[in-house]
Amino acid sequence: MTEHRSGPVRSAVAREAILSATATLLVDEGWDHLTIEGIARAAGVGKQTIYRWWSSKGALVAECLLDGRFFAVEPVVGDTGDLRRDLRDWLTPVLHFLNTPTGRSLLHSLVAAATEEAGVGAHLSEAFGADRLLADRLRAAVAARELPPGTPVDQLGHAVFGALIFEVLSKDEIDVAAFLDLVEFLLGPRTALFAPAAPPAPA
Amino acid sequence: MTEHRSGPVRSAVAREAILSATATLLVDEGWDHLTIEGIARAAGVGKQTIYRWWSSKGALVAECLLDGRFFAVEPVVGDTGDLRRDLRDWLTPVLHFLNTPTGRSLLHSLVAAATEEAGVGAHLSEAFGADRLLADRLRAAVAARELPPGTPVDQLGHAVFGALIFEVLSKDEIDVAAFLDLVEFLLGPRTALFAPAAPPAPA
Amino acid sequence: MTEHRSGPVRSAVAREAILSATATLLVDEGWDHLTIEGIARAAGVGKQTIYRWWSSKGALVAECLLDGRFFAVEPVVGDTGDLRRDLRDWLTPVLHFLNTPTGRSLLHSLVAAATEEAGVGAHLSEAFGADRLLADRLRAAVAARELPPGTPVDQLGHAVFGALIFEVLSKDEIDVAAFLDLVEFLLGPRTALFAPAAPPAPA
Amino acid sequence: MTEHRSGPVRSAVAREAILSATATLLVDEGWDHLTIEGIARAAGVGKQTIYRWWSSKGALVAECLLDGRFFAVEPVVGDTGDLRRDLRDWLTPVLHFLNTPTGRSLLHSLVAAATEEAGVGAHLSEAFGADRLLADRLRAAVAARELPPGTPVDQLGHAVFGALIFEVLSKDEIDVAAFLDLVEFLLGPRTALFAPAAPPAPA
DNA sequence: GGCTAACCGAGACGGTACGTCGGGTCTTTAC
DNA sequence: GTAAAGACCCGACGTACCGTCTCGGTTAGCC
Repeated sequence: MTEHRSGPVRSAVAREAILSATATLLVDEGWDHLTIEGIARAAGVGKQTIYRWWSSKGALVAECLLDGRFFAVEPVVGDTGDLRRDLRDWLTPVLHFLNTPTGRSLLHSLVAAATEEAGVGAHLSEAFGADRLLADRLRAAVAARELPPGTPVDQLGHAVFGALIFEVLSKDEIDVAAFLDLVEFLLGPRTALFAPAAPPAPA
Repeated sequence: MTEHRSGPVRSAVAREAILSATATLLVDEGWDHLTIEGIARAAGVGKQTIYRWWSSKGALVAECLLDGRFFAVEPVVGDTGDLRRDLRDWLTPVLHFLNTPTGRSLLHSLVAAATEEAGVGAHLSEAFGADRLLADRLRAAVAARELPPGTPVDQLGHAVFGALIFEVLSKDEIDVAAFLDLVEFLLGPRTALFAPAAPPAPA
Repeated sequence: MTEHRSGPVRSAVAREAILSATATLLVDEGWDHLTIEGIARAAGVGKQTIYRWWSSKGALVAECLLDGRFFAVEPVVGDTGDLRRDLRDWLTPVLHFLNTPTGRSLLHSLVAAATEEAGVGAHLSEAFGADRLLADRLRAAVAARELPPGTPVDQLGHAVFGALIFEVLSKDEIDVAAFLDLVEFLLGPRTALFAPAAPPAPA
Repeated sequence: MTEHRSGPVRSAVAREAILSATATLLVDEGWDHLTIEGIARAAGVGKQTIYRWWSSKGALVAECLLDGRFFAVEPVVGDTGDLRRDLRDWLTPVLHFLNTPTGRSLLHSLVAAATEEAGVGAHLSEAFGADRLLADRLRAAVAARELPPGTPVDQLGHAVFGALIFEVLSKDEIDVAAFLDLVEFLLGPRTALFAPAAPPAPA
C-alpha cells in the first residue's frame, strides 16, 4: 500500500542546497551567527521551506552530522596488533586538526549545537568516528587480549572523546603529547596478554 | 603608588544584583533565553551598566562561575583509604543531580557558555570541584600507592569530567552504574599496592 | 505592463494604523516625545514595519500631512466680493485655534518636523489651506481688481503664513487684532478698483 | 542687602567654553545631533556644570543667540533715502547666505530650537537683525513719508522675516529675485510721498 | 589657618529610544 | 501542494544620551 498524494514532491534540490549551506555556514561562521535566514539566503530557498522540514537549526546540524558533511573521517583505525600505537596514529592527526582555528571552531560549534539539540549530541561521537571506529578497535583489542575482558569498550571510547571535548573547551590549545599519554593511561597498564577468561589476578 | 581617578566608583550593589540575576536566570531559563535585557530587567539595572563592566553574557557567566554561584560543592572528597569507594561516594550524588532536569539543563547551559567564552571553559571543572577536589584525592591515592606513580592526576580528573559532559550531551539520562564502572576502569586495575618507586615492569 | 513580484503585499491595515497613531501622538505629545517605538506600540505594529516603508519620523509626519490628518480645513475661503473681510472671516478662527494649547503645540510640532524633513515643509502651507485656498481667493481678487494686476499671489499667501509661523514661534500668544491689521496692510492700500490694464501710475 | 555666600564663583572660562562649543556644534552638526554630552565633551567640562546653569540645550542656544554667536550681522541697514533699494541691498547677501548649506542648516537649527524653547523664538529676529535694523529703517521711511503713517513697522519686519523662514522651510532654495519682489510688494505701491497727516486719498 | 560651601572635572547610574537583525508565522504568486 | 519571496509582529541586540548622582579636588570668604 504505497502512500500517494498529488502535487509536487519534496524538492531534493532544495534539501541538498539547504544542508550544504548549513554545513558551510556552520564551519565558516560558527553556531552563533548561524541563522535560518542566512541558510535560506545562501541556499536560495524560502524560509518556510526550511521550517517545513526541520524544526530548528539544531535539527539541520544534526542531519548534516548524520550525512557526514563535516569530516571526511578516516574510515578505519589501523590494526597493527599494537593498540596503543594504532590509537596514537589515529588520534594524532585528529588532535592537530582540532588545534587549527577551523577545527577548534567546528568542535565548539558542534558542542554548542549539542547543548540545544539532543540529536546532535547523540551522533557527535559517531561523526568523529569515536563511536564505531574507536570502539571496534578496542573490541578487537579485547579479543586479542590486549585489554582485559569486560572492558567497557563503548564507554571507554566516549571517555576518550569526552576528554577531548573538555580539553578543547577548557584550553586554548590541546597539548597533543600530554593527551596521547592520557589516553595511554586510560587504557590501563601495558601488561602481558591477559588470560582468556580469568580476571587479572594480582600477585 | 596606586592609579587615581576622580569621580564615582563602581557600584557594588549593581554588581551583586547583576551576577545574582545572571546565575538565577541561567539556571531557570537556560543559556539560550539568557539575555542581557532580561538580566538588566531582573537586576533593576540599566543595560549600559552591564556592558560597562562585562563584554558579553559569556563573561557574566564566567564570573558567576568563579564566584561559585551555581553549586555549593561539597568541599572535599572523603578519604577512607579506598579510592574507588571515595570516588563513588562523591560522584553518586553529582550524577543524580545531573539526572534532574535542573542539573542537566545547568550543565548544558554551562557547556554552551564555554563554547562562546573561553573563561567559562577554563573554570568549568573547578566549579564542579573536578579540578581541585578530585585531583587532590587522586594525588593522595598516588601517595598512598593506590595509583601508580606518574599517574597524570590532573588530566585524569579532566577525563572523568569530560566523560561526564559527553554522557550528558549524548544521552537522555546518565546510566549511573555504568558511569561508575567506567570511572573504576579508568583508574586502572585494582592491584596490590604499587611498589614505592619502580613502575610495574611487565616482561 | 505592470512590474510583477511574487510574495505578500503591503498591509493596508498596518499603514492606516501607523499613520493614525502618528497623527494622534504628534498632536497629543508633540514632535519631541514622538518616537518610532511609541508609534509602533500605539499602532500594534513591529518597528520594522515602519522602517520598511518610511525612512524617519519626519517622513511619517509628511505623509500624515498629505493625507490631511491634522486639520479638517474649511475647504473654501468665502468670496463676498470684499477680500479683506473674507480673509478676516477665514483667518479669525484659525488664529484662535493657534492660540489654544493644542493649536500652538501642533504648529510647533509641524515646524519642528519641517526643519528635519523637507517633505513636511513643502506641504505645510497646503495643510493649513494657505496654499490653494488663500491663493485662490487672492487670485479672484486680482481678477476682480481688488488687488493690482501682477500681484504675486502665491508668494503673498506664503508671506501671510510665514508671518503666522513667526508670530507663533516668537510670542506666547498671537495678538489676533494686530495680526489681522498686519494682513490688511500687506494687501496694500484699499483703493478704488484698479484700472483693467494700466498699473497705477503716480505722477 | 546683597545675597552672599562663601565658595568659589561661577567659572567664566567654563561659561565661555560651553557657549562657544554650543555655537560651533550647532552650526556644524545641526539641532538634532546637538547633545549636552557632546557640548560637555567639546568644552572639556562636566555635564553637571552645564545643567547647573542652563535648563536645556534650548536655553544654551538662546543664550548663544543673545550673545550674537551665530551671525556677524551688518549693524545697519543703509539709508540712501530709497527704502526699496536699501532693503534690497541689505537682504541680498542675507538671502545668498541662506542659500548656502551652512546658512540653510543654521536657520533650520534655530527654527527647530525655537519650537522647543520660547527664548529662542523671542530673539530669533533680533539675531538676524530683522528686529531692530529692519524696523528702524522702516520707521525712518515712515518719517520720510516713504511709507504711510500708521504702518505697523515692527509687524511688517516680522512678516518679512516670517516669509523668509517659510521660504527656507518649504523650498530647496530661495528664489532671491522673487523674494525681493515679494518684499517690494509687501511694502505697498511706490507712491508719491504721503501727505504728512492725511490718509492716502486715491484719485 | 581652618572651616565651610559651592564650584569644577569626571563619569557611574537607571532609563528610553535608536536602527538592525533574526525568529517563527502567514500570505501571495508561480509552477 | 510545494516552492520562492517576503511582509508581518515580536524581542533582543549593542549604542547614544538623558538627567541625576556621587566622587575627589579646588577655590573663595568668614571665623
